Amino acid sequence: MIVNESKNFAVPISGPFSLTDTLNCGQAFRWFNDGEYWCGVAHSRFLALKFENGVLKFYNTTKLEYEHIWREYFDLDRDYNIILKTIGNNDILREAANFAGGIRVLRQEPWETLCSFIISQNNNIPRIKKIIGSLSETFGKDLGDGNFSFPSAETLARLSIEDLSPIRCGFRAKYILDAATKVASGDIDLNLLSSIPLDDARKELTRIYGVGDKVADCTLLFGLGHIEAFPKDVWIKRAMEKLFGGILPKEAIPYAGIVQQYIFHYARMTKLSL
DNA sequence: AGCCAGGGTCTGC
DNA sequence: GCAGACCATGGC
Repeated sequence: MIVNESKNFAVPISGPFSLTDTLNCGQAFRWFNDGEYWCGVAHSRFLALKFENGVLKFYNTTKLEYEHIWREYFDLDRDYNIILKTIGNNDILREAANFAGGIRVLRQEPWETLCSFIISQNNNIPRIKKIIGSLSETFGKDLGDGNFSFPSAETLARLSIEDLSPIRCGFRAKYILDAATKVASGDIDLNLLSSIPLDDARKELTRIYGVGDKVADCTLLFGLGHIEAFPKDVWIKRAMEKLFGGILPKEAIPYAGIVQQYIFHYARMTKLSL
């Protein structure tokens, strides 16, 4: 991977922060570590990152792009210290946060998030990454540096099931096409969903064939800024039952989505002997 | 070989 | 409303 060392912008981070956990905790699927940098494509741009000595360094970008794109993408304006302090009143949440408190819940592009979590269903993370990479290389825009953007809804809406067969996404192909059609036509306006109540936004997303509550909530949490969304996958269901008897502690409710991510990562890393 | 993976739909009670 | 079959694919 070609990283332009001279073109960079650095930002100090206060409080717990882990680039590895943030990019590797199953909320985003296009990031990888090349041994020196964290690399990935978002917003049709190749970005490389490093975190050392409390400073987050962005390569292949500018201060202007940082201000307009990456600052929001990495959720750097939110005070996570307050969240960690609040949930720390609960012993179990504090333990989960000791494990996963370096995670930032990303704010990814809505269409990419929706499409990615459609692909995630009944699937495992390595294969989700593989399919999304293949989808991007096959139908995304060539950025000229060996990287590809995530294909737009408009691009995918023009395809057929057979066109999608090379990416090996199985039964999910028809779901992708229905989502692409509804988004590209304007039938569903993703950006609008960030500003309406969670329940209304979820109802709108589940109009898409193949999108249920879990995929909708992942889209709302990781792509549309609804940090009160609480996606329930198999890991979370088991962990919630074991840790809290199925009921989220009240301290966590305002930031349910962020806490969900802590619990997810904690459960997976410790395997929780479920 | 069989089970599972950041699920959802459809059918039958 | 809820249980169960079924859906493609690949790693273990």
